[in-house]
Amino acid sequence: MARPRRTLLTHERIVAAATALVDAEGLDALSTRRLAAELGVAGPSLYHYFATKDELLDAVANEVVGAVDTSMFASLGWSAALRAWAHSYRAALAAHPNIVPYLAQGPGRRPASLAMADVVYGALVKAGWPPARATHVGALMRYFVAGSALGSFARGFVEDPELYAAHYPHLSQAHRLAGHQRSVDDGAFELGLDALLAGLAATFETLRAAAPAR
Amino acid sequence: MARPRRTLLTHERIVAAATALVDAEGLDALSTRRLAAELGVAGPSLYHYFATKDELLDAVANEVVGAVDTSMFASLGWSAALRAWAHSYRAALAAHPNIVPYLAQGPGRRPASLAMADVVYGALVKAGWPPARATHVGALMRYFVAGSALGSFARGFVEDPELYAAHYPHLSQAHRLAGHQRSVDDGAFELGLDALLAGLAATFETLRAAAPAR
DNA sequence: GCCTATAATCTAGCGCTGTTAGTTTTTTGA
DNA sequence: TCAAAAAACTAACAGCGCTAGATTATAGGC
Repeated sequence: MARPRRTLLTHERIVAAATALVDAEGLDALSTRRLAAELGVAGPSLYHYFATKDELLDAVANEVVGAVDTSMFASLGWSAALRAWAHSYRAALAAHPNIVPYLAQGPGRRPASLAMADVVYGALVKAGWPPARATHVGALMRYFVAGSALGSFARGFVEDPELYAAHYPHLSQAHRLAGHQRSVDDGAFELGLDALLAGLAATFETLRAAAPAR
Repeated sequence: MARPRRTLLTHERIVAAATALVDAEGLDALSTRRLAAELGVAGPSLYHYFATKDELLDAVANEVVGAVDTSMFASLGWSAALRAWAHSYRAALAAHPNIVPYLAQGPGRRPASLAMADVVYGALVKAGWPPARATHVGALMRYFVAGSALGSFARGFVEDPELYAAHYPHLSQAHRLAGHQRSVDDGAFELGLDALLAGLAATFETLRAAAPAR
């Protein structure tokens, strides 16, 4: 049982199995031995394909980010494109919530993150945003989307009303949040996105008025 | 060397040492044995004060969130209060960036998070926001602040221009970001906060016009 | 058609981790 | 004064990421 007649592993198979395991049981469940077992293989065999566990996690994160659609920047105005992109971005993260904490710690050197940043930045500059401001807009959108995908706001609340009544005078209805987690998170995201884009549109107009056209 | 004449540990001392260790060397450096050594004690002694490592981390996170100032909600209008609170909130997280990934995964049952949510929600409702919307506003602010504190946007970029020129046409100047990490992150936060608050003010007016006063 | 080099897996094992069990000694309270 | 509780200890377990070295199948050159 040393070298098999047909190769047992590929990068793709490992990344797919790792993604499935993290999705199903969380980041902590992903150990090299456990993942290897899932693939019908001994633990250290994975090191033939990835130098470290982090490198493997980066590959998983890269695939997740790679699923974000950025094609709208070619056809829509910057504001509409930003809105559609934010939705796609959030959906991609929400599809794999358990790797978000890992992924969100920095765009890192992940090619998919860099490619995304490139498209967004390029489109904003082309639309007339000053380069420095375009960088800020890209960053702030990432803050908002990553923050919203990171942890449900509503999830923290527990169904026991007694717990809140005593110490938190205004949170008397908070136990209801536990049952509406999804709609609270969605509503907050939509409200925030609307506000953000409306505010950016106003900023953009001010900028254009101050230093018109090119 | 069994029970000492004077108690060696307290909750406070442990939390303080854990915070210092995480701040100085990162989340991964915090192991029970390492922390215990720092306190001049054997590893398992910590379990007299905290049932699990997560409980200890929650205590650290709770202290960090407890440092956020919410007093402005008593004196300022909702918009100005939200702005000042966001700054305090971000500063509190930025002071301990290494626990942010842990902290951000949900408000959890941490008393400090619940107290903060209580004040914000109460102030917004009192200012005239409909309760459901007030919840959304609190959530979206958390998304933005946590997202901005989670990982520097600029940190991911590397100082080697060659790396970008080839594959990312618009990122040719991206290597400059590495040198201006702080100002990029600050600029993005301020721009986003301005946009968010301007947008929310417009939403608020619309809401008041539709269902005026009370 | 063999022989060598390389590729893909294995087993064994290191030092670390969070945590439990059970022991020891000191202090506290009746 | 004696028992109970408190606060530390040591020893140990299973699992972790990862390395080293052995093993065996395939591929390429003559």
